[in-house]
Amino acid sequence: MAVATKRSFMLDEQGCDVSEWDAGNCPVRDVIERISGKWSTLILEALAEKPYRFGELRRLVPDISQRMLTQTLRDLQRDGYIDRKVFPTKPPSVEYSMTALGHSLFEPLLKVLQWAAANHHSVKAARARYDESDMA
Amino acid sequence: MAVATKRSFMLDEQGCDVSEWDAGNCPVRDVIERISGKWSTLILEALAEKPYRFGELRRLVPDISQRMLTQTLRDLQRDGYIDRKVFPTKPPSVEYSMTALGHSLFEPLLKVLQWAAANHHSVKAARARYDESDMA
DNA sequence: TATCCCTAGTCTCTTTTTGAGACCATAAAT
DNA sequence: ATTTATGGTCTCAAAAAGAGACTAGGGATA
Repeated sequence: MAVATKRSFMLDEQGCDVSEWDAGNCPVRDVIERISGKWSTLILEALAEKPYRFGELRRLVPDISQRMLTQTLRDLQRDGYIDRKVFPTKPPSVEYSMTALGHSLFEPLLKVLQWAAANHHSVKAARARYDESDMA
Repeated sequence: MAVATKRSFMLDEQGCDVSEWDAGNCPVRDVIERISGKWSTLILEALAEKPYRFGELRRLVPDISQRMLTQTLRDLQRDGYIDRKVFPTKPPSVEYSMTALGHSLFEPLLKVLQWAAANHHSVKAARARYDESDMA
């Protein structure tokens, strides 16, 4: 990485200047706070593959509550990452699919997920070290 | 992206098989849940630039509470992303710095932050569309 | 000298968020 | 007649986060 010369070192001028990191005026925070929930990446990871229906997602992520699944899907839809289509069957079924914006976000996001998969052992090791030291 | 043929389509076999997404056995979730907090990326972004002391970080992220700053720093330290060094001055000062593992994580993470900076307008637009439609 | 501020936190109290589970209508299958 | 499935909403309890007081010891200020 290049040497940092100014505060907002790695983001362009639209980015988040460290000296003005208040919630309101930071675009990065505005975007990140939505996708950094406990469930968001999980849902995005699923829908990046193919569209799913509500119940399918629920079964895919067994330990999410219906309440949080609903809310997470709403939030992701509101920010434009996923689409919600209702089919007027009886009972009506609902299909969630990833938008172009969602796929575009998922590209860099996938890199992080891959990093997580590749470096899980290092993190576990660090955790074990921490817990066995007197820091714990 | 290549066509997905199996469930854990984009992660290697150490990754997170969608059919076994329970919290316990998914390495990706284990790693992601830590760095996906409201404050984690903010702190990582700061420390990626250079080491900072507790009070400096607090001033950098004005709306974090001391309580959450302490906790976030502890979590990041436990997972091996940052180092905590105490200087026995009076009063003692504490410096937080990013480890090699932290920098390695920050590389893909930066891509996401850059995406956020670049696409903030699209997200805002999507939000406005959603809020003005009858979905809200 | 009395007061205040600085350091990096912790402790308590309140508010917000999340989780668990019941409940909804409708229609088909058992 | 009861169960199953659809995609949710509603309520209540539990967990997490936010606000602010408090700590100690030394330096600066009044």
